[in-house]
Amino acid sequence: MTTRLEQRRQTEDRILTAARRLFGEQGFDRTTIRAIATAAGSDPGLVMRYFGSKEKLFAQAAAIPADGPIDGTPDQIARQLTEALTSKLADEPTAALAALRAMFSHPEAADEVRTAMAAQQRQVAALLPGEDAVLRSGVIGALTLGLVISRHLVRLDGLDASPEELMAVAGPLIDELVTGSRPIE
Amino acid sequence: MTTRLEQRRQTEDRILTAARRLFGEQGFDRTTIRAIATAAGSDPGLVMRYFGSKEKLFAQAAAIPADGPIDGTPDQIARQLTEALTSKLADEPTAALAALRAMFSHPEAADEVRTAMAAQQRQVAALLPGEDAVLRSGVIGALTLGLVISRHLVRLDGLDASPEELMAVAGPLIDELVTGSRPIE
DNA sequence: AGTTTCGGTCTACAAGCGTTGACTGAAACT
DNA sequence: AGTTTCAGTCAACGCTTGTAGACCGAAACT
Repeated sequence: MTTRLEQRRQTEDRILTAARRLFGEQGFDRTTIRAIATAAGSDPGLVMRYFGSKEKLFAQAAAIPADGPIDGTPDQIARQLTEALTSKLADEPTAALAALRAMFSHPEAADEVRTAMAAQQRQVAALLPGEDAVLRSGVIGALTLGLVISRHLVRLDGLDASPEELMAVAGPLIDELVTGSRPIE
Repeated sequence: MTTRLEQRRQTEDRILTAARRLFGEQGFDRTTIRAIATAAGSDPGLVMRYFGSKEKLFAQAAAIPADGPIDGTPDQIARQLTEALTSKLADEPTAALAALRAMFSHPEAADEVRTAMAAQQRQVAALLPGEDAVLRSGVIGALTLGLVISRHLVRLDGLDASPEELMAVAGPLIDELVTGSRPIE
């Protein structure tokens, strides 16, 4: 037996799940309210009534969960960054993927991603030694973005290895960016 | 005095330039034939007659110019990759930017980019030492993609430095990926 | 000079979109 | 039992889009 409140939550949940998947697969513009409703076994009118507009539905579906705070010595920072990146390479965070894919054609999604990344970059930059801390934390962000996009969105050749294999190559790069050390010639 | 052939070429050129700019700024779906025509001081019907369809116009506007071949010793490879990346960070290659922005919502554009990158990755992987050459060349691709996207498309914080400053940080990473050396502890 | 070609403009159409509002039936309340 | 609420359905709207085709006028040819 299902109460009305349960029913409503279940339907909202099915819609949100379908929206995340479709936004993540096709981006904002190519995903239609009609397609979301169909995928959720529901109806376009209902989607509108529950979420107000396509824009608001997207905002709810593509909210990026914040990473934990970054803190400690450079060594600890490097480990935290590595762990965060590993988990992003491991599973496919559908909400973040929707935001990532949409950011290139949807300015609001771009703001969402930029804000989420800027927060982490500021934390890191404040703790790093050296004059070019801001620049280095920016490159860390670019490397992170590049790896996640290349693996999940573009499916670049050679990036389909296990997260551990990937991090065996990318981990030292992060260490180097954090500590500012130079590679052996 | 302008002959008809000149006139036609000029018009086609204005359309193509406007198309590149708009596709690069807004992506494929949000750029309309009407907007391109207006920006080029022309007419939607003409755009269709000259280029056949929006799809074909995009294919012409977003064709990625191939990089030069990569060859030589690991040291030489690193230098060639660094130079290629520097130039991509310096100016804004509007055609490639259009393809890059569109690739996230337009599967054909994604193929275009993936193909262009795979070609370079294969060249690099074949010349690198070590078992994980394919993986390392993939990470080089991801780093390149991440830097270009972060700078030109996302405008990430801290990435608005000069290409030289950026490469002072990113260059050693490429060296490390190419040579397989480990950073100093 | 007369005819053909063709660059350019304008109008129209069919399809797909987000969104709205009326309607139905069953659960929830009094 | 009677009334209210609300999840779900359906049909329609206004708008924008890519695209097609008719039309005009000047350059190019004979």
